Amino acid sequence: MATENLIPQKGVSVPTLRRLPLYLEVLKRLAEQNKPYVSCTQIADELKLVPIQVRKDLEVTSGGGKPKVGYSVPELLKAIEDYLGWNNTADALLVGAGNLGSALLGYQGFEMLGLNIVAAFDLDPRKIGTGVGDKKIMSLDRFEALAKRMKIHIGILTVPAGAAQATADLMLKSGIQAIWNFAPTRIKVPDGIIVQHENLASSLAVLSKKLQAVLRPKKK
Amino acid sequence: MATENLIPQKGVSVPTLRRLPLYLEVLKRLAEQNKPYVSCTQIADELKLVPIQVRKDLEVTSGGGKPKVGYSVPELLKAIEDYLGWNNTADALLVGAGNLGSALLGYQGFEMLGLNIVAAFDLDPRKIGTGVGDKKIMSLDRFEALAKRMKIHIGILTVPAGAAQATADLMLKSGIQAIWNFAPTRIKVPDGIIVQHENLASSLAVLSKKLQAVLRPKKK
DNA sequence: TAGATTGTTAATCGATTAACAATC
DNA sequence: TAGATTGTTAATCGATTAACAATC
Repeated sequence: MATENLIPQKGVSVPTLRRLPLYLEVLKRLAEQNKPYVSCTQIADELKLVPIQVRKDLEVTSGGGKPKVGYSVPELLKAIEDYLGWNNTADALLVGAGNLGSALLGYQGFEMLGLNIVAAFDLDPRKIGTGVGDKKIMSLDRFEALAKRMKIHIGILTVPAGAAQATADLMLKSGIQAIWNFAPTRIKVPDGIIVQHENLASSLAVLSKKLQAVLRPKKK
Repeated sequence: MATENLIPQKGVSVPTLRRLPLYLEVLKRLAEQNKPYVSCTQIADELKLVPIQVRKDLEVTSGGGKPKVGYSVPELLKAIEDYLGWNNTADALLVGAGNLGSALLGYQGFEMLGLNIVAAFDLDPRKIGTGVGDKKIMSLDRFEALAKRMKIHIGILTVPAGAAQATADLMLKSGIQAIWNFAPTRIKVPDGIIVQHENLASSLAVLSKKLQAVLRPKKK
């Protein structure tokens, strides 16, 4: 079939979903300053968006604002977090404890995003037993057992391109249902499994092209 | 103004731009196998897209296919690379030699994407003088002079959130015109400067929401 | 009250998909 | 030649933007 995945995902668009965390970031800053209310215009200005778009996006989380006053900062914050499920922590396992894997393993910010990386796995015997902070690096042999025992659904893939497909297959065999793929290649998974590709090449294509437009005198 | 950036960028849509590298990946594999031609249907199947979309995307690079036969693999490959400017290497400087910065610094794949990270910069004296492969880590003091002397236009930002804005400002002062931002926060730049935000929270929002739909019985 | 801001319905814009003629 | 595949114009779909009534 044609679609990238067949999950229902009804209603909310991906662009909207991707903007919600940006709103959260703004809201958290306002909450720290104890601002009780915020208007969609303020949020829009902060993020270089248009007010109506913010209002439309916030509609889906149904935080509910008050005309004239705006949205209650703490209420809206909670509504978005609830909507994204970031109040309930989800466990994840990471495979590939190279620099990138270690960066993710050590990143404190995931806590606020409802993600808890339980442990990392690698093939390199020199890495096994070490760790980043309180997160341990274990032998890949132990992945399947731990994933099954802890009923973990999220796998983070930070292996070289060549090992990506085999690692993904292992993850699926172990009950993983969503793979966050940082390997610089695409992986193939059966229908119903979620893959979020983090593709540097795609981002660089956008950046390269925009830069071209600036550096080179535009033709015509 | 309302738009994210004011660069002309006429014609080609961002979604199309983001797909072009995926086509390149497929084409490179076919080139290795010495396949002379490929149809848009083959490419689409490989990437779980629809043929007409591939055809539309390829139109913009005007590689030009032959009815019945398909597209010449080497010609199309070159056309896309030319279009993205990936045949001419662009130099970049990276700031923030932590795990993430080191991962990018050591990533061999950028060569194929027309990106050459010349050097990295950091504040930590213990890192200065070390490096990853042949890429050196230098003191941040030297950033401005080197960027100006080498006329480098691309800056890669891999510092902690707290240092992001100040580092971006330094980059702009040094003549950088495009910032690839991996710091987990947004940065503010004047109009005309390109920022490509790599936002993990946005990606995780999409993944979280999709996973919710699978794990929890969908209501109604 | 007056005015700012939300909520909601309608209009626009742009990307995707469909249809089909052209062609190797 | 016949048939597969491109190229191109038109239709559809969905996201963004506009308009305006409701309301604190």
